[in-house]
Amino acid sequence: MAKKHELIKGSIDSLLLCVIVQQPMYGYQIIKELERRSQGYFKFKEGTLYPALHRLDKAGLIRGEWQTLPNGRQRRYYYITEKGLNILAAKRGQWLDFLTAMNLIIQPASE
Amino acid sequence: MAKKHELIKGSIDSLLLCVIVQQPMYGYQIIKELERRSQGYFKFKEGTLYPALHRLDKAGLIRGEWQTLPNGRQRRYYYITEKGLNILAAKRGQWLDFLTAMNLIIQPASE
DNA sequence: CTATTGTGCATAGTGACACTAGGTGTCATG
DNA sequence: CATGACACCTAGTGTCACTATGCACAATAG
Repeated sequence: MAKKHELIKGSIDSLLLCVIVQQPMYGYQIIKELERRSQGYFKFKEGTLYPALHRLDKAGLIRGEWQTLPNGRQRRYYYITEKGLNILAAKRGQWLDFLTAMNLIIQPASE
Repeated sequence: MAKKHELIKGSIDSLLLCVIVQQPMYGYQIIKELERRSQGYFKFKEGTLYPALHRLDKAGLIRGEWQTLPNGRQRRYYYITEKGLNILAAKRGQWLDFLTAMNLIIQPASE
């Protein structure tokens, strides 16, 4: 039960690219940003986010760079790549297609 | 590659309930109906559909009944149950919530 | 001074689930 | 007689989000 979020599968990549494309971000910040912008709907845990970031990094869609803060701490900022931009555009299109198809089926028969 | 359909995960149950609620259907027909109504977007294979139907049946959301055609062939028609109706309503709500959240993130920053 | 909470990164294990690939059998068409 | 449509089914596989856990440091609370 309580598996309301099965829909999310397959959308995380797009979500991550969407926030990183606006400005480079580090993991923890991404979680907060997604929660903020979705008005609390998306609350990813680290165990979900970091593997996803690594996957995108490995795929060449984003690039992670360690940065040292003035206090000596380390953060890993992720930047979107050219390839990532292309994929993001494609994913936006896929999302629209999917959305359209879903709405054709799921909307209550309104006749 | 060619995994454009990762988004579909978690939506199949809703799709099946959506078509069965309008009229009882059998598996093969459901595939065709979903393809027709989505204008070709959803093309489920039997290996995807039948396990999903069995799952919904087991969960009590639909009920399958064998019917014998005049020519002696057998079809299994699925009917939605009371429980299925409730779940369908809930799933429609979840879909709207998800849709809203996704759009908040994914739409191009249009300011 | 210690405990908790927040920040920040990471991995291992699990379970759900759609997909591929295959199997059975009938019927109509070429 | 072979192909494709019809109609059902299952086993195996891979992906992926989630839970749980760990490390490390800072700030605040008690």
